[in-house]
Amino acid sequence: MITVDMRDRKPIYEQLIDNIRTLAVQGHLKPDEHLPSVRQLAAELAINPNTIQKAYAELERQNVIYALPGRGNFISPDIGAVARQEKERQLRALAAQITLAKNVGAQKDEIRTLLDAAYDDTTR
Amino acid sequence: MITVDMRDRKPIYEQLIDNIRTLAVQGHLKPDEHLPSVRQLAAELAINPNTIQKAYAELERQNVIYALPGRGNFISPDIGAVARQEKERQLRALAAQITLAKNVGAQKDEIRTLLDAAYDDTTR
Amino acid sequence: MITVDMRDRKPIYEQLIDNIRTLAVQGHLKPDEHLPSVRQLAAELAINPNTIQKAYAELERQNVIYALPGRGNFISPDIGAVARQEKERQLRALAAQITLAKNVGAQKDEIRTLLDAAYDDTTR
Amino acid sequence: MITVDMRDRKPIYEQLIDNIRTLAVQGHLKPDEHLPSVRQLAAELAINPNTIQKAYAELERQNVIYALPGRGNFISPDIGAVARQEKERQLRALAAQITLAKNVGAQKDEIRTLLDAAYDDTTR
DNA sequence: GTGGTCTAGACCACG
DNA sequence: GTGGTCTAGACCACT
Repeated sequence: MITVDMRDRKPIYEQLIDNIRTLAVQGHLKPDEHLPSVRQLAAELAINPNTIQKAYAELERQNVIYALPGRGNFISPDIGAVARQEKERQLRALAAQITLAKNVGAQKDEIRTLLDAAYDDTTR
Repeated sequence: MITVDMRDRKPIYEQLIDNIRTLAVQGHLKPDEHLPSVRQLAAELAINPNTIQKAYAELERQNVIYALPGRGNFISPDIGAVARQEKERQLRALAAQITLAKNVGAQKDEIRTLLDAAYDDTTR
Repeated sequence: MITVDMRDRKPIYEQLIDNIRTLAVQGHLKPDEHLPSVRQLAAELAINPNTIQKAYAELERQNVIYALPGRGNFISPDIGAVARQEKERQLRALAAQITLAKNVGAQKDEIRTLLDAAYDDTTR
Repeated sequence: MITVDMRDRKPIYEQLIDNIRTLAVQGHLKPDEHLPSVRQLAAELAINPNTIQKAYAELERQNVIYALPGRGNFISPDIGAVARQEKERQLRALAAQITLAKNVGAQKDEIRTLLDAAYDDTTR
């Protein structure tokens, strides 16, 4: 489900971008699937259509979706490539975060515990 | 050494805050050590004194430093408590980042590899 | 063969216009040859008949085809004149594109290489 | 000089993008040079600031400029890389245009004449 | 004063 | 009805 948090400091259009990109990358939105129209999503989320439009435009630039003027927005058939890029991006961010934690005194064991916890959650 | 990157999108005052807090938490700045004056640091970094002031004010609020009006700014003797908070903060951020990576398909082994790489660097 | 690419950003009616004009200019459609009816072509391409109609109307305006109400659409006997205009049009566009390339540093030799490549392909 | 043509069918923000990119690529705008502010350029060109903003945002995405919030927009120091990409882009467009011209009957000699004319202009 | 975000409302081309 | 562009006007954080 596509949602936004108006209290979040992150701009609404960025929330939308990350939200939809994640849904697409995780396969919850299938290639060539029809997204809600700009106006419809704007109405649902009580947000200005321009903000939706900005998010859709950026998603198109990232090859997550494609737009057919007069017809709508659709999940890109190349979503697999986007998923691979996204995974690399998150792994780089993770490496940076590990360094930050290490620099303030985090022990390797503490991080390993976090890691185990995250992947044990999966087994439910 | 205190530095700022004028090209970075992160606000200068935030760079200063993170920079000084990290130096203090890592022990490169000792409790009660005298920090450069607002004017002096502003001159060194070629930055508006207001920006330095803003950073020092926020650092005082975070108990990283304390100000003695007319005498200057000093590293807090309670820096150890700050260090513990900071470590918790970074670990929470790390847990979140692990979840993000997992959600886009990162395998536990891949993350473990990153972790080993980060802590092998440590054996200096 | 008349085709359209639903994914292309170019409007479908423009694709049709360019497509049919090119076929006619290159001689693949002969003067007075009978074109598919609006309904028939709409059915073949799975496209709204209004879109076909719009393309045919514009082609008639350009003297590429002529319409005999109740009988259908036919390639114009004056297709030769259209071909000459079209050639002039493309040469003007080419001159403009050469200028653009030159302005960003393209060397004359580089362009000559492109030219040779394009016309060597022809000798097949 | 930065200009726009309101009668052109090309969107204003695209005109701005192409205009400024070309000025930068051709070296008329130097690395780290300060561009007109959003509001100032909007006033000069009698255009809404949002439209300028949209153009600047896209130029930043293309690494043509970089923005420092609160300070202004500046030509990227990596403009050389952009220039090389741009040259490749124009050469590809030129190759496509040559094919189009050939397909409507343009002779190699005719194109060679255009080419000579474009590069003889340079010698004045 | 600067860039960045957002709203409200309008117009256009396309299907 | 759809995406795309543009205007007008507002608010925010940063310098």
